Amino acid sequence: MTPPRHRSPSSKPARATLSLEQILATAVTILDRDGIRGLTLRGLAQELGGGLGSIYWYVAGKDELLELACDSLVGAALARAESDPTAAQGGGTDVERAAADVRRIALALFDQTQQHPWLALQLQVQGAGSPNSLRYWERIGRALAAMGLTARQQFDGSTAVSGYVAGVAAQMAAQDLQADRERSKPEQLGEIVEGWLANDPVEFAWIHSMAEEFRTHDDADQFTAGLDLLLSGLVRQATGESG
Amino acid sequence: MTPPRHRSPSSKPARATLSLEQILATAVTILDRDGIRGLTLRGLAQELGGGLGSIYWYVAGKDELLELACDSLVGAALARAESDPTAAQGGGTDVERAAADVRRIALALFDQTQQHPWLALQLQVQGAGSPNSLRYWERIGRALAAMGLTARQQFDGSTAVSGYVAGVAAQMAAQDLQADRERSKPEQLGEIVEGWLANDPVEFAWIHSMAEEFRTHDDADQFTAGLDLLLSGLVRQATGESG
DNA sequence: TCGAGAATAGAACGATGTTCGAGAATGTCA
DNA sequence: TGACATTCTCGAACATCGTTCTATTCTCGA
Repeated sequence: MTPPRHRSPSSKPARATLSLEQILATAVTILDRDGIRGLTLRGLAQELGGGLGSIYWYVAGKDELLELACDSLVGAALARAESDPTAAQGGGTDVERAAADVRRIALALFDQTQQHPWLALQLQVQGAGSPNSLRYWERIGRALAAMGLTARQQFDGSTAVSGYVAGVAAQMAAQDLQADRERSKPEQLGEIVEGWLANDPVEFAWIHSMAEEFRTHDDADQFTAGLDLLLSGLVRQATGESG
Repeated sequence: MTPPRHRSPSSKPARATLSLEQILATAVTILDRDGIRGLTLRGLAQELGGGLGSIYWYVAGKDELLELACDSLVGAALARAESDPTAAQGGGTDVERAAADVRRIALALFDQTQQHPWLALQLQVQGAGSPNSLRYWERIGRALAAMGLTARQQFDGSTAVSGYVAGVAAQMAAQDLQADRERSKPEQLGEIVEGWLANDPVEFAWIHSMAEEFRTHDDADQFTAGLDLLLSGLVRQATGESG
């Protein structure tokens, strides 16, 4: 990865060679391991084997570092959605195909937030300003346009979908984050459920009734179920069915 | 508000009398004005007219302070939803009345995030562990149960709704936050649109086509439109219509 | 060979969250 | 009333972080 460096025979301290890609990759590694708070510029510099000040030559500050790391992962998810084999399938009506497009893109981003627990929250922090976030929004919007929706329906629907994705993903990440890692999935879910059951069983009767449902649930299925609710509403708007 | 205090005639420095409610109220004021980053414990102590260390007697740290402030606002929104005059209306079927319940609660929380721009993001950070967040979730879940949905549908639907609310609210808050205040609403929207139009007009053709739509949009209407998409999907699940 | 720009390095600064112990106010009991 | 414990206040001190600044090293072309 790093270009060959002829180390001087004297005992001068080694000099690191950095690049923006390397910095972002290492930052993502630390973020996945220690979370947003665990990422410090000193820790990053140490992990890179370089000095603290050097990072500022590539990046304006921690905020921009987070933005770029976030944007790179959104871009990767977008590229993965592009090369999805299900993208080539052309069955169904135009509306159904467009809805499947939205579904595929949304799922690709959700998968990325599952692999990087800090990503969803950071997406909310920085908004939709970064280049790949705009591309993501553009692609969802085009699919809604292909469904034949009103301009207003396209606009409202696109923000509804992107808001749902980031919102549910962030919610799940927060839930999974407070659970103890280094533990099996059922154990983690059990921990969280115990926290619920500790509350008043009559005031929180419904939550209590959901305990078993939560123990056997899967984040991806849950996400897809809610997404399909939105999509069915959009499809119905497109096909002009009455309520 | 503060109990009468006989100030000693000598020149001893005045001693402040605090309370948790007062601390939270002042914290919310600062948060509304300066955002989460603008809230510092020193600034809070100064605004309270007290010492820095005193805050730690009432609160374990900044995280808990944020949690409590957040929870108090969720509780206020919930109480407001309870006393909503539309709650007493009993028209329509059971399913329609339950859907209206969900709508009313979701809108109450959304209104609160509009008045406190930092709230939505903080809701995402701390997850659904705080007491009033649980109550909020419980109330949505009960309404979905009243619609006659499956346990799984109740579970998936409740997280879909709560995730949508927090997600869209956080997205809108991030958007409004990066715009310059001290400026009229149309001017702010114009600023944001200009940022979009600065991008490539062919790669981002759809976003360009949404410029006019965005200039004339209203956050509350946009939020309601997406929420109704979700609700219509839930109602259709409850009434057992086929896709 | 030399000089200008690219890139690295780390000390120093200011701000922040948190800890800690001393002290003042308040209430209690003999 | 006086002594004691508890509750509450206060700010110095500490550790850490993001950022700035400047000196230094490396690279490459003239």
